[in-house]
Amino acid sequence: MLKKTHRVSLVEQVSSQMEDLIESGHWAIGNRLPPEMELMKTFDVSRNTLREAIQALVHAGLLETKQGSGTIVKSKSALEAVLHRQVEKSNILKILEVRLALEREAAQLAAKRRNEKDIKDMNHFIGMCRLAAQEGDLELFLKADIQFHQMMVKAAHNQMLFDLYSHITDPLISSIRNIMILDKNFDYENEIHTDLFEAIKQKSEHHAIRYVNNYINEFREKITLIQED
Amino acid sequence: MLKKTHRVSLVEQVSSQMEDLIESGHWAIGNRLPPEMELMKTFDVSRNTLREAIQALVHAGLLETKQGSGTIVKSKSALEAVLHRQVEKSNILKILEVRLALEREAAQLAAKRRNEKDIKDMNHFIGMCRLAAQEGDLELFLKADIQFHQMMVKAAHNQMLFDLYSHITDPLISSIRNIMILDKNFDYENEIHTDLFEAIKQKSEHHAIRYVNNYINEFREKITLIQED
DNA sequence: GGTCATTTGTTCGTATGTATA
DNA sequence: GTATACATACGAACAAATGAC
Repeated sequence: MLKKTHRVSLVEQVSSQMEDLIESGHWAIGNRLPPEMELMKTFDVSRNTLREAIQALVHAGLLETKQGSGTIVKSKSALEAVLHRQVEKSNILKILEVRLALEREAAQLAAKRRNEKDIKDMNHFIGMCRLAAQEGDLELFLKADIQFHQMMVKAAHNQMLFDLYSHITDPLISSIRNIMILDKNFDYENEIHTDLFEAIKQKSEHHAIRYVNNYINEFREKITLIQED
Repeated sequence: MLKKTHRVSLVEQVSSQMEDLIESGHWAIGNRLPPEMELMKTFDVSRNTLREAIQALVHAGLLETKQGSGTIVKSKSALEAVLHRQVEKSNILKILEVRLALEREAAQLAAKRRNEKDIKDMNHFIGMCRLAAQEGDLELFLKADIQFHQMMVKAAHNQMLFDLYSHITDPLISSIRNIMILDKNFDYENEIHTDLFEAIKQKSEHHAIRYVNNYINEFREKITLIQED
């Protein structure tokens, strides 16, 4: 008899429905939402209620409204939006430290849990790295390198680790690019993580950790050198 | 001529002001906000505008409204709220993995950056651990142990690392307690991280990492043993 | 148990600013 | 420049839940 669901406010009902539409990709990032008049009919609520729901998602970072233009989808999840803001107001080097922390753990877990599909995916991006290295295409190399790391974290089979890593990495990409470009001694061959890949493939946690530790320390030195400029 | 920054909506202005009041502790967690009529006068906006601002913070997880009763502060920051939700819908063991990832990085950074106050704080909780061990007080021991780890992460001097660690640890405490209680071979002396503390005190990154790796592996074994029950 | 003031929930109406065609 | 569509903001009214007396 007592319906607890009835005690959820209309605004909450509408905003969580909209959140689902965004998270499911039905309203994709960059797309414009239908006008308010239409949404009022869709959700069967008044203008103010609808607006409160929209504003809630705007504040959460999922939507962005522009007066006279419309409402567009800006971000896919609350976690992504929150971390994006957090990254923006923090020191880039400190964020990189967090990213490396997650990466190190991921390498160990990946060596333990990777399946055949993980190996295939990682191998694909290693190949792209090699191709980019041969052609000296830095942009392509960075793109493939980042996706390789992404796949490695995915191979750790820990959703939260993957979410945190992804949402921290995205807003860092331009910074990583700058670090790489400013590196005078940039050596493509040395940057291809073939050994790390092999260690994970052979399920050798020990070698994976050792390799990722070396890689991280090199990266740290690179950062501090650039910071001193 | 026209300042583009001036085009921040009233709702945004009000909600960010309220967010500041919450984050600064002026509106503490659990406290009730002044009624809408009062807040309307405080911020000098209409009811609809105020309510949109409140709903935004409700959706972000900072506030909770109850019809007929009032609005209370539920969480201190958006990051805390979103991580809390994330932790709730995830596997506890997977969350522990993320926590350990952050802890490992923190140990290394703490050995590099700790100052005298950090040492003092950590020493205080190490002392509490010893006291609790002597008296066989498991509750006190866990409390002190968690605070010791918290201080170690703080000594890493990376705000985002600390925030992530804290907000992940809080909802995990009861789980950690259960793990410890279920451990038949629980040995107080062995659980006091004196060696880790000494390594950080001596600024020996190498020893700090080695110790924390051992500690983490032991903790992992403990978890898998219990999981098999 | 009931009444009543308080507080939030929901809706409607109106006016004005702003971007796009 | 005008018309249109949309966003912003305010005010007023009633409904529903809560808590105190």
